[in-house]
Amino acid sequence: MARTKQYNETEVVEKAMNLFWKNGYETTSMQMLEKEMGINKFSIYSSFGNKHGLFLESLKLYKAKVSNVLDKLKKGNNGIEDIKQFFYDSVNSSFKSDKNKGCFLTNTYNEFSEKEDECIQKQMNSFMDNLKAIIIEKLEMDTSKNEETITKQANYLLLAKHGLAAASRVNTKEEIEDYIEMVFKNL
Amino acid sequence: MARTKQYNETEVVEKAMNLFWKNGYETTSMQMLEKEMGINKFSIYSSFGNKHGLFLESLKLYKAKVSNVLDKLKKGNNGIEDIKQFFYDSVNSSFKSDKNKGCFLTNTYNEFSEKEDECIQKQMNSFMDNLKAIIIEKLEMDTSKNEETITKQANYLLLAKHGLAAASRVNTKEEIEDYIEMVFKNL
DNA sequence: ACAATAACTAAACGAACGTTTAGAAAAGAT
DNA sequence: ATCTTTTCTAAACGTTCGTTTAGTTATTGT
Repeated sequence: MARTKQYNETEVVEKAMNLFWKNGYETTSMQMLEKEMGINKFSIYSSFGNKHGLFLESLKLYKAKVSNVLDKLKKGNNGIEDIKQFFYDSVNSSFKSDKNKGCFLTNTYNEFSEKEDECIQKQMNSFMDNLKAIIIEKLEMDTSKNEETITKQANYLLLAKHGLAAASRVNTKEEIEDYIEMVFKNL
Repeated sequence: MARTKQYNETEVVEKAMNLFWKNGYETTSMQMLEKEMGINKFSIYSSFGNKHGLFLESLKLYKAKVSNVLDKLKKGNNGIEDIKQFFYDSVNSSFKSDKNKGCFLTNTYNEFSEKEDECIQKQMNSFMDNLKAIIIEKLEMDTSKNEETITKQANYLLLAKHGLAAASRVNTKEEIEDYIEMVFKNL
């Protein structure tokens, strides 16, 4: 037939994801993406349609990457202790890479909170709702708690997780671990 | 001499501040500022130099506006209870305006955390350092606490405040008040 | 070997960005 | 009333943005 692609799509999406993760959507330009992904603008457009499509693909990849730590939480049988471990796992997977970039999903949530982007809002909400459901599930393992307490604690933990992700961009690992310990002290 | 200005500089800065507050620095264009401030680009440039100068002026105005709630915290004599009230005051002054825009300083802190802008970094750090010092001062009112506990609790409260500001952009007032109650439950 | 087809390169597109500038309008001083 | 000085209007500046397109290169099936 014809010539074959000289790049692996999943590989270049990963590079794009890291750039979006570090800089956000608006600040990341096609020029930067070209350089980072190592392929031409034409190739980006033919593979992903446009910048927005590439961003959605990056989000999808990120979700896939964090799904294992989320699965671990889902499978746990130790209630609150599982949630605490999930907090630690989230932070550690963020710190694995060279620079503090926080959580890609939370960064996106913040950047797009005032914009009207249905695709991205939907991706965000589905993830958050899923996380909330899992957290409630874990909290319900302690059968002594009533429904109101569980709702309150779930909301608290979701906000704490959100704040943790936002703060992990600018704070040290020690400060963040102290924070996690304090968060769960109150439960 | 000559013609007089047809606008009040403080008034137009306030309008600019609200726009920056809502949209962030990059997303707010000169065209939007023109419209919102009700004056021409020429007037903006002659009064504030450039977009960056106008942003700094907006930050300064915001700091002045929150200084009274910060002063209230500084003057308090009830230790942790003052800090808790400060959290409530911060949230309520954010919710006074029509839409959840969070804390302008925290939004800026997040947007500029990966950029290299000495002026803005300096403004941010001075504010954060000041807040941390005040919080430590309040915590020290409980003389039974040792230094290590105070440091840990201060870091915890700073992150909690940061997270609160970030979350207040997307969460309801009820969720946020539940969050504050939980943060201070065991301190 | 050759034709067909897809992937690549690089230049250009219009639009929007922050910023500047030339000229018209207006108000105080003489 | 006129001159001077400053504000204001509006058009244009050079860049950069995301996106497209014409033309070249390479690879596969026959």
